[in-house]
Formats: sequence, C-alpha cells, structure tokens
Amino acid sequence: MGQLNALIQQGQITDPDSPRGRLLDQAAQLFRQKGYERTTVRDIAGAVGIQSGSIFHHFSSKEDILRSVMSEALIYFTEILRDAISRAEGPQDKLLACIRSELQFTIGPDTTAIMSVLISEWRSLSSEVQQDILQYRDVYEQLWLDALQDTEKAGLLAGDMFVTRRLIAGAIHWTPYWFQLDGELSLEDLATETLQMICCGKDIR
Amino acid sequence: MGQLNALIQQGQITDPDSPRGRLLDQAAQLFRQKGYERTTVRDIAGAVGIQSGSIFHHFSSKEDILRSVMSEALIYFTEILRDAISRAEGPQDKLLACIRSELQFTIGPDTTAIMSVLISEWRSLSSEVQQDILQYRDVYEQLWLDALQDTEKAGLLAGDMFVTRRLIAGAIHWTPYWFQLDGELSLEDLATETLQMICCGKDIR
Amino acid sequence: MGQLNALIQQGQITDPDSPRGRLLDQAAQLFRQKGYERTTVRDIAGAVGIQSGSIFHHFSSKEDILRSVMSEALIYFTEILRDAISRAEGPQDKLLACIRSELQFTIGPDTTAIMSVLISEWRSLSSEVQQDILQYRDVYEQLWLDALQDTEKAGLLAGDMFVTRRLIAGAIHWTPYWFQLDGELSLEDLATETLQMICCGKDIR
Amino acid sequence: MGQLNALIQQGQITDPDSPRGRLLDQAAQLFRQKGYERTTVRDIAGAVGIQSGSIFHHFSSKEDILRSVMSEALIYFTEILRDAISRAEGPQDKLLACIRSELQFTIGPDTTAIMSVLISEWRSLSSEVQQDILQYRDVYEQLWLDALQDTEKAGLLAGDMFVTRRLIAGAIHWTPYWFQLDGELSLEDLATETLQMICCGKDIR
DNA sequence: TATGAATGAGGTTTCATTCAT
DNA sequence: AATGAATGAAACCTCATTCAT
Repeated sequence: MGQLNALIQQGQITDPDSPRGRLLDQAAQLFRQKGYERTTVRDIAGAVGIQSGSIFHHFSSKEDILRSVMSEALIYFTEILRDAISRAEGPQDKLLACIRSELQFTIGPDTTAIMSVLISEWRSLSSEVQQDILQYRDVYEQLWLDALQDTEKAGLLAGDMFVTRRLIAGAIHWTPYWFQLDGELSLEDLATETLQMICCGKDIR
Repeated sequence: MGQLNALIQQGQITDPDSPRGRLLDQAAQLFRQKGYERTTVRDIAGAVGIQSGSIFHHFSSKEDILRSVMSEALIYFTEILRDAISRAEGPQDKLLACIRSELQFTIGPDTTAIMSVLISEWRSLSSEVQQDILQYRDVYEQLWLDALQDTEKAGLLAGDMFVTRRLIAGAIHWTPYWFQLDGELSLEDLATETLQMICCGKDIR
Repeated sequence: MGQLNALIQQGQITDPDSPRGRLLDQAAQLFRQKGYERTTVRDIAGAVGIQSGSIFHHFSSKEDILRSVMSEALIYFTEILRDAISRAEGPQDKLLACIRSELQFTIGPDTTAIMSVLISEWRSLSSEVQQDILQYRDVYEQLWLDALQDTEKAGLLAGDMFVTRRLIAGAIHWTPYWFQLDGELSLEDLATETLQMICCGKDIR
Repeated sequence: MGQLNALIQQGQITDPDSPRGRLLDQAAQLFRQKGYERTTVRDIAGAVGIQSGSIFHHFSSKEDILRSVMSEALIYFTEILRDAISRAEGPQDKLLACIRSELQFTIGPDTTAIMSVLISEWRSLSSEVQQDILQYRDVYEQLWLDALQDTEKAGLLAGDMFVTRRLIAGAIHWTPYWFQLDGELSLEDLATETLQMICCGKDIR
C-alpha cells in the first residue's frame, strides 16, 4: 500500500522486511494466536529464525515488543481509516467506511487481525505504556467520533455519540469470537448490518 | 438471593462460606483484576489466608479453579436470567430483562463482575475444559435466543437473530472498559439505550 | 502356615488381618510395584480404604512402614527357611531348599515377592534403620552359610563360601527382572539349574 | 581411551569436558550415591557449580538426564566390550573377556557409578524411555549371547544360554554390594571364579 | 549484530506430617 | 481410631534477561 511505504519512510513504522519488522510481524501473529503471556520470547525468536538472546538487540524487553506492535498498528490503522473516510462521500458512507475498516483490522486477512491483539492484551501493558499508547488511540478515536457526529448532525443517528461509539466498538471487537471469514455472512454484509442497527434503517443514500 | 441458596443446596454451586467457596470468590476477583495468567496460586491462597499448597485440597490445578469459577458463574447467571425473564411481560420487556441482567453480571456490583472473567480468560482454558464449559454456556445462550426470536415474531426486531445476539453480546462485554457505575449514565439508562439501538425505536409498550 | 501363626502369637509379626497388618501388606505390594519413593502415603492409605492422616496412628513415619515391611519379612523368611532346611536331608538337598526358598521369596506368588523390596529399597532407609534391619539379615544369612559350608565339607562344592553365597544371591535377586512365573521355565527348574551351576554337576544323591 | 575419543567425535557420546558432559558425570555419581529419586536437580547443578535452572539448557527434564546417562553408558560399554572380545582368542577367553569387562564396568574404578545407575534406576524411567534404552541394551546383550553360544558349541558350557546369561548378570550386578576393590580377592580372581562356576572347571586352554 | 550458556526469581504442584474434631 | 483440612518445605521446571565471545 502507498500509505505503508509513506509511513515507513517517515520512520513511524518499521520496515516489515527489516529484522525488527519481521520480529514485530511474527510477534503480532503469536500474540493473537496464543496471547501475550503464553508467548515466550523464544517462540518469537524461533519464528524468525534467531536465538532468543538476539531479540534484545532490537527491543529492550518483551513488553517493548507488545508496545511496538500496538503503537505501530494504531498508527497504520489510523492512516488507513483516514484514507477510507476521505474516499467515502456523505456522512453515512463515511461511517460505513469506519465500520468496514475496523472490521477489516479485526477479522480481515490483510492486517492479520492485529486489532484483536490491541484489544485482548491491553491489560498486559504496564500503566505507563498504556498512557503512551493512548495517545495514538485518541487520534484514531477522533476519526470515529467525527464521523459519528457528522452522521448525527445529518439526522441519521440519535443518542449519545460516545456511548454509541463504545457499543459499536464492543460489537466489532467481539467478532473474532464468532465471525468466520469464509462463512455465509461476508464482512461487507456484517458492516452493513452493523450500520443499519445503529442508524435504525434510516438511509438518505 | 433465593436462587443462590437453592443452587447451593442442590450442590450445583459451592457455598460461598465454605473454604472452597471463599477460594472461588477470591480467585474470581483476582482473575478479573490481574488476569488469570498474572494471578498466582500464591496470590489466591494469600487472599483467603492459607498456604499455596493447601489450595490443592480443593482444586486439582490452577485451571480447575478457573473452570469452577466459570461453570458456577454460568449456572448462577442462567438461573438469575431465567428468573428475570419470567418476571417480565411481553417480548420487548423480556429482551430488556436479558440486557439488564447481562449488564449487571458484567459491570454490576452484586456479582462482582465475574462475567468479565468468563469473557477475558476463555483462551486460558485448554480446549477440553472449553468444551466442558460450553455446555453451560449453551443453556444460557438459549434463553437469549428465545427472547430475541419472540421479539422478532412480534415484529419489533429484524435481521439475523444469531448475528444480533453477537453484536449485543460484544457491546455488553465491552462495557467494563468504559462504563463507570457511578457516572452520569446509569446501568438502567444503558440497558434502555442498548434496547433502542437494536429495536430501532419501535415500541408497542 | 503354622509358622506364621506362631510368629504372630509371639508378637514378632503383625496379624495380617489387623489394620496395621493390612497396611503393611498393601505397602509391600506398592513398594514392589512402584518403588518406595514413588509410593505416597496416600497411595497406601487408599489401598486399604482409609485416609492418609490415619496411617500415622499405626506408623510413626513413612520410613517406619518400610522398616516394618522389611523386618517382618526377614523374620518370616528366616522361619520359613529354617523349616525348609530342617525338612530336607543331606547337604545338597538342604542347599537346594535354600535356593528354592529364596526364589520363592523373590519371585514366588505366596509371599508376593517381598524379597525384592528388601533388595531394591535398601538405599531408601536411613543408616540407623539399616543397622536395625541388618540384625535380622544376619540371622537369615547364617542359615545360608551353614548350608553352604556343610555342602563344601561334603566335597560337593569348592571355593570361597562367602563369595559363592554372594554370587548366588546376586543371581537370585536379579530374577525379578527377567523370570516369568508362567513361562516355560518353572521355579523348580530354575532352582535346580542354579544348584547345578554352583555344584558343577556333582551329585551324590 | 581411543574408543572414547572416537565415539565423542562421532557425536555418540558427550565430551566429558563439555558442560553437558560434566553434568552427566556428576549426575551419574549422585544417582549412584543417593538414587535418582532422592537426587534433586539442584544437587546436580550444585555439583557442577551452576544454577538449577541452567540445567534445562542441556536437558529437557530430569528424566532426560537419566536417559542420557544410561544410553551413553550403554554405547560406551558396548564399544569397550566389543573391543575386549575381539582381542581375546578362543571361546572361553572371549567369555572371560565378557565377564572381566562387565565386572570392570560394575566395580572397576572408572565407570562403577554408571553401571550401577543402569541397573538400579531402571524403574525410574517411563516406559517410553525404557523402550528407547532397550535398543542399546539389545546390542550389548547380543555380544554376550554370541560369546556364550560359541562357548557352548565348543562343548565348554551347558544349559539354556539365556538363563545362564541372566544368572551371570545377576551375580555381577550384585557385586557392588559386597566386593571391595582393595580387598583380598582381586577383580581378576573374581572373573576367573565366575567363569569356573559356570564352566564347571572344564578348560581347554 | 548475533550467539547461546547462564542466571535467578518465581511459577505450579507434591507430599509427609500435624492436629482439632 | 479415624478424619480431612491445613501446613510448609521442597520438588521440577519456566522464562525474561544478561553478557562474554
């Protein structure tokens, strides 16, 4: 993707072909599959074919790996989301773009569902690191909030937008526990169904 | 509650005043606060004032504690939910009872939010134990599904009820991450808002 | 057997029908099957249908059980051996009686092969208890030595009788590792073969 | 010895000067002195001057240490025995070489610890590991059986050679419990005495 | 950068033994 | 005599991290 390369060149995201990038990649996969606590640094090292001691040339601690996975994921997701919103037209379509994008981050194949690591392993971070990551999360959430408020202003949505965002977030974050990418329901169907649930079927498109 | 005593006398739930019951209680609290992996058996033993070795007179392993917390919680929640549904009248009120009850299990003060352990620590169970627990979960979920299908038959709800249940479940399970019991929004407000979101404001009450 | 009853009445051996006797019996079986270290007091208690704590009303420690199994076995074996020797006629037959008896103690069904516990678990005893048991062993060994020396005097055997006894002892003590009671070779065959090996086929019978 | 170096270079035996080799050495000593069950991994680690956790870089479990001690001993003993047999001439001398070698393994100064571990701690192995070790034992035993059968064909020995081997094995394995290397009887005397016992004094040399 | 042996604290679990009932 | 909950020391093992090479 174009965004990815731009972010890499800005130094905001690690090049996935570098040793550090490969470590982040494999770590994210393992964290998603087995959970952070049950993933050992040996597992991660083994997955990229190095010795466990060598990891500490790239990261200062195991938590640093998780922190990097999360912050880079958020930076990347934010960029993708911003782009998707900008390419949609009208408030409801922009909101659908938000839903669709977050579903892709969560259960889609492209980003290897790293969003679920962000959700599940939050508690594994020390509170200092949580504060650190929250900065990135705020930027991401603001994009959502803008989209929701624009839709509300257009009269297509009612209620407290903070609460609404959180109800949607919960609904989406829960999908890994039941949604099958190769099942009858497509990701796009699910996005539409989610939008309709919150917009109560109102549609000016 | 009356239901609790009945379940204790039937031997389906451990008496909270017995040594085993106190262990389950404290374990549930700790699992919720720190997570299963980061809770040591020493922590649990210390919380009830015994030595770590003594735990193994009551449970065969640490996982056995988690299994017991989960299965007893599900048995108890199922009974509470069944009672709440039976006391409500009309499909929409029964559905509201479901939402309200699950919110109470999840963020309410009475059950010390044990539902969140059920949600968060699922991956910490071996697959054999997961199968074991799923039996109890199925009973619980059937109550929800009945309530949803009755509401659908009454024309107050549309879409795939399986998907709807999961979207609601996600929304509710996510509440511990943002909802404050002592905030402006009350639990009852939240229950109503959730019901309205899925019922799109239709109301025959 | 008559000897057993006499020994019980003399208080030298525990009545096998008493609780203590049943414990010794089961302990001996378990020590033989699993070894002393891998047998827990719970195992022993469970085998006689009591709780592990109750064992300590009959024995002061786990080692005390092993000590009792060994000393009572030696007392009993000594009596059986003495009787078998006295009933045989001629030095070679008396020696054969020794071999046959020790084989029975070691791999025979009647005494549940407790001799092998005496051999295998010797190291599990503290040196004080070893000294204690050695008194009984000396009596037993003297019977063997007398039989060997009588055979030597009769010109049917040559060499150092101490060494000879030890070679035979080793050969017999090793039998549990290979001899099958229900195999082609009978215990009596094995006794004869052992006798012939040491007596070099000389036979005045 | 030349054989040892060759085996080390072939990777069949661990270099005794490597960390792993030192661990095996000390473990064998401790297993003989205290028994496998009563030897802790801390004991072994302490004996080579490392921390107990460090052991698990070299062995996957305590049982793995015992397994390695046994299999490497068998490989080494087999090579020594094969060499001793090849250097003897005539069936009786080859048999004597077998007896002498096994006595050296058992009570000789160099390897005494290891052989007795092989004998005493067999029961401490899980059955899977026993199967594993039996492969090596079979090779070793075949050398003995060949020597015995050649002696039998030469008319110097009679009886069932399987039984004979086992009677000898028992006699030899028992020697640590009584034989004193610095006593009146030399190892060579004992070997000769053992050979005469089984060959009944027949001698064509 | 990479290695891999070593660390050392801490994890779960076992088990002989005690003791109030 | 028997119970069974509790003890507490010690067992095996794990694992993030360090560091000389």
